[in-house]
Amino acid sequence: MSTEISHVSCNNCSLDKICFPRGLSQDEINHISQIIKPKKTLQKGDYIFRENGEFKGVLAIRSGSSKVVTNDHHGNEHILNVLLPGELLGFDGLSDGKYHRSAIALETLSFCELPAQNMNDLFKNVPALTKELFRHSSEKMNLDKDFIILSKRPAEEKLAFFLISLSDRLKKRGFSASEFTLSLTRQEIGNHLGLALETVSRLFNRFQKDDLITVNSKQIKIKDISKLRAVFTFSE
Amino acid sequence: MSTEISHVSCNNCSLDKICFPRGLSQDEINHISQIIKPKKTLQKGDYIFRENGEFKGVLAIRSGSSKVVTNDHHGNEHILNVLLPGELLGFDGLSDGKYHRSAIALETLSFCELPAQNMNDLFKNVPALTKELFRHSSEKMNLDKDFIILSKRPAEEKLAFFLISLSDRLKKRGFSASEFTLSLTRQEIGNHLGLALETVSRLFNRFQKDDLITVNSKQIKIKDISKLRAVFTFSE
DNA sequence: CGTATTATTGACTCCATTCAAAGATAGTGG
DNA sequence: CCACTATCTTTGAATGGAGTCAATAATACG
Repeated sequence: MSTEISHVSCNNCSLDKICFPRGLSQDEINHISQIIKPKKTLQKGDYIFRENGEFKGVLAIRSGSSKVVTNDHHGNEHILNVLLPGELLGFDGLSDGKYHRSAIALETLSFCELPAQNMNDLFKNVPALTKELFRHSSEKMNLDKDFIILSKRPAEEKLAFFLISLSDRLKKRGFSASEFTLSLTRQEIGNHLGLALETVSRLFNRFQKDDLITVNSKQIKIKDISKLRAVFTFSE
Repeated sequence: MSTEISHVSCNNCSLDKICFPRGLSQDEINHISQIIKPKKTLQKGDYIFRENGEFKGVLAIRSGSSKVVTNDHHGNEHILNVLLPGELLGFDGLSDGKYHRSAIALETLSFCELPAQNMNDLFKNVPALTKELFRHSSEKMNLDKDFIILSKRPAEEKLAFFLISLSDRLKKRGFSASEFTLSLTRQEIGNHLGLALETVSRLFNRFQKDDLITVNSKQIKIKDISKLRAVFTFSE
């Protein structure tokens, strides 16, 4: 009893349908709950893990959000992803025992850890988890695929996609789909999408004029989500 | 004895260091050799699998090369990848039981298959394979990462990277690193890199004038690989 | 051998970047 | 709590890299 309290229990976590426990039986959830490390809390700007740092395990955001970044050989930072509660990160470390990206808290953040040293045991004893981890990993590849396609599209589609993606994912987590606060600067959004920060600013303006959204610095309100969605769905 | 002959044996396959058997013990290789399906041979243009088609398993190119493509919602084809012998494909199907890309032979091609229906058994009985599959999967993510970074770089870097990547991978497989035949048209190279076919043509020309390569239609000869590598390594 | 596909080359256009300067916001210390 | 400073955002003007259009040339294919 008392030992259980010191652990995060996936059982009473609201993210159980999307996070580690997804697709597992009750027994299996109990099993991994014993292994998943208690959440840690970080402040804005803190690193969850660092590129080239030792692979400690696969992680899950519990609250807050994170940016996943990498440095190219010119020293430029590239924001590869923004992660919301329930989303997993660190799969890239399974290749050779070190992380290939850094993950940085965008605001106060807590997370859970499936430690690397228990991984082999879990593969053996919780086969459903293996399957689910492959599923998560495969889903990530499919998101990257969409992002690669997006990289060839014009600026307005990139930004529309970014907003819609955030909206959809926030909704799935019980947040408002139409009103949210960006935790990235224009600079960071531009970096992520392969745009200049000025282009991001101009597009926010245009979207606002076209009555798609309302922008108040980092506060975004989506006024017409189907029209916004149409920006990247129906443009030539 | 006679049953073994009908199987592909990974034991006498020259790709054993990079393909499915990588990182496995002799026993484990024998085990998976019994399960991996005999290679099939396809002709140029044939599909290895189709987007949205049922996930049959993870595959490995045995000989020849393949392009991996996907269609966006405008019906445009995007070439995501070119695969060489020993490279695995189909991981994207682990997410929900169907492939999310198509794979098409670029010339006469043969391949091996790790069937989906044996996957769960293998996860249980050949734990090292699970680990290796995660490793492959993670490596693919890291390649996608590089490609996403590349997508923000200028045209000359994209093309230089494409040639260097091919050269490196061909070398690893025992082919010439400096002379090879492109199995893609200018159109297809452009599609893959997010460039117009005319841009690809012009750049081949420029690289040739700069004495980096020699181009004869699809025949490429790299004259100065370090200078070519410098195009994407040292450009601002 | 003739036809279709693929590649080259030039001229023009345009989307997004860069440069620049001013304005807004947030964070910090007195 | 306000002043000061750093960071972030907006907006305009000019530039440029790569795309599009178009016409010709080369190659592959039936």
